[in-house]
Amino acid sequence: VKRVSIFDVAEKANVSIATVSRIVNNADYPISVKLRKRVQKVIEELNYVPNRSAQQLRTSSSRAIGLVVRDIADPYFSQIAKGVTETAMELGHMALVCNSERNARFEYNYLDLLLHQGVEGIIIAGGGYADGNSSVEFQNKVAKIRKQGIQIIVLAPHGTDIPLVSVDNVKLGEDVCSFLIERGHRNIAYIGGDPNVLTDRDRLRGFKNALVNQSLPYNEDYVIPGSYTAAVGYKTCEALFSKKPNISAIFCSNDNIAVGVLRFLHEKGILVPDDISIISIGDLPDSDHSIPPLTTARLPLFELGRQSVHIICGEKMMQDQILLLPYMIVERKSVKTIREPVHIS
Amino acid sequence: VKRVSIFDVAEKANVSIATVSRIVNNADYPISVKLRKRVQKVIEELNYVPNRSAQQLRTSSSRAIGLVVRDIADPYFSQIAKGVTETAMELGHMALVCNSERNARFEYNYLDLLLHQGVEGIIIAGGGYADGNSSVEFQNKVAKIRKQGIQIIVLAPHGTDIPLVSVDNVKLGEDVCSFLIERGHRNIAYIGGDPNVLTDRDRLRGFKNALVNQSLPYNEDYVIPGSYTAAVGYKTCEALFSKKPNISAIFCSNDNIAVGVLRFLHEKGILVPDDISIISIGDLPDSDHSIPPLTTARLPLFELGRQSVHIICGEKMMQDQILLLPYMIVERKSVKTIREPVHIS
DNA sequence: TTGTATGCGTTATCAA
DNA sequence: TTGATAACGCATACAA
Repeated sequence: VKRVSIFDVAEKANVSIATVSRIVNNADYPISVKLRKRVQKVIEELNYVPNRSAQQLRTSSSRAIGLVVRDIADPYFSQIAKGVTETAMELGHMALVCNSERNARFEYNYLDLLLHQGVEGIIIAGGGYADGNSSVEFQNKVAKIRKQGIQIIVLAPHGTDIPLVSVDNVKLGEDVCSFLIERGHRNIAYIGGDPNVLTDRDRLRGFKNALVNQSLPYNEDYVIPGSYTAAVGYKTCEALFSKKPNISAIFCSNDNIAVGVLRFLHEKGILVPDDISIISIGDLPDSDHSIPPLTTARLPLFELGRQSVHIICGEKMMQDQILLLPYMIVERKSVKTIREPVHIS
Repeated sequence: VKRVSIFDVAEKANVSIATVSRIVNNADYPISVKLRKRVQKVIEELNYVPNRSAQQLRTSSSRAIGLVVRDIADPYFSQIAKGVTETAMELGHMALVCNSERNARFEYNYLDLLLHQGVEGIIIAGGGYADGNSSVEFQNKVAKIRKQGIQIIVLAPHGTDIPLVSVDNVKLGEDVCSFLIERGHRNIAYIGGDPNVLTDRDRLRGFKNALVNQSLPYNEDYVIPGSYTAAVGYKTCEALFSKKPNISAIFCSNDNIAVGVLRFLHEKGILVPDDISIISIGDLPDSDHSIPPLTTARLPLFELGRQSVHIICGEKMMQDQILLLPYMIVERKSVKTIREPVHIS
């Protein structure tokens, strides 16, 4: 099955390939109407489709951008992927999506792969790890890629000067915690994600800040790390309750965790929000359908992806290598307002 | 920023480009060890990465495959995407993912785009529509693409002879309904997805089959179409209950719908499974964390994506243009076994 | 308004 | 073992 090339079209239409090229590319070149018609007809008949590789080679523009996510099946990342893929298409680009399976090693490999594909930019959705070892390797790789003139944007902090499009996670943690405090909660537990991921550290820092700002007790016993899944959220909540905590609310570091927490509490017959209030971060697509509907901070996930693509495609400039997008707390039914603050026994 | 080419390497290493090419491609070509070492060192130093476009042009193999999904943020599709992207990488290919936003028009456009990208195959995740109009246009486009020698695989029926990797939806509908019947349920409602999508028609047909096979009543009043989202599932359930139905169970055509149904019932104080049993199809990642955990048929979503990629990459043959994968019903807590069958009033 | 010819970076064929 | 060179399909500078 030999593919039809621009020569075939030119021959059959009795014109030069230059003319054909001008016509398919809609170049603002003066071409007589009837010639254009004739050539277009031949293109139709022959089912001619320009060869992308040749075009790319000639123009050295791949019109492709890479996206590296940790787990495309996690709504957090799939929401980002949606923003990236849709916007890329809109701007005439293709998105190559890579799933690292939360494996740092794979993430590096994908970076090389993407580089080899000649993408014009790479968006890395996952946040950086705190352990210095992997982060050095990561930074070297990134530096090397950027030196080749291809852009890299991260969607969560990596502790370096890589261009960042994200949300202020420290402030976010603070705001979410303050939301609880304002509603009368004084004894609040924190169920976190991977404590080794910078994003989670920031959120926890914010949580702590809000507490000390209000001179409220920060009880380390009630701060439990875990990971960003419902299954672990369930387990972590179990661990928390094994301590018989004196709390009126739990701050979950993301919605997945909250889902697990909600299930645990339900099974134990603990009512939300009557007995315990739950708040989290994310506002994933199904979070308004949980039982009860979750009060959570809506992350601009789609927009994060969208803006990054705009930047890579040169439609938007970035100042100071950093762009922080706004978020908002969506109040639903999982947080109760307490009139009389509960005191530690 | 000029990219370094094979010439730069050849020059600096004092060899011909042919030699460099052989070395980077690991061709089983006899090359003296020290020469290979020297060249590899230069490659390192120069950060040389072969130009994909040139390689593709020369070898006319894009090593790219396209994936068209309706909504990458829907766990159904993101699960498939996971199977596709991971497997593609494994087999040395890139996955180009396109999000059609459930718009048939966009779906066609993406097909063209993918064709233009020179992909080696296209996987279309969404099922076909029953309305003849769009389906004719779709079939023409597909035929045209296949004529160019590029493979297309659909992951849900389209009512035509396009290679299909899927699940037997009629049998699935039957099995799920039978599961309920075996547990004593006699009056069962069906809350469907888009009735215009072939997949949903098949499931409904299976539902009906199971009922008539057991000489049970098929009550059209209790069969309500909707769409594959939690929000619509909620609404549809509301519509169902406005009829004060005499039922002991609801068959939801997918997990998203079930999530909405669960929330509606919870709000109305109707207990699951004590008052009403719920079963559905999908077993999406969070379905074991719903309240109560959902009894549902596990679709081999990841595997659907995985197998399709294997076929496209020529690692696996397909017989009769159709490959049906197994599923299984995962029993959790949303279905109650009724000892004494309920009778219609 | 149209055509000719060059080069993009590779791989692969042939020659040395 | 290694090197020279043609061809892949296209866009474009230049010529007509």
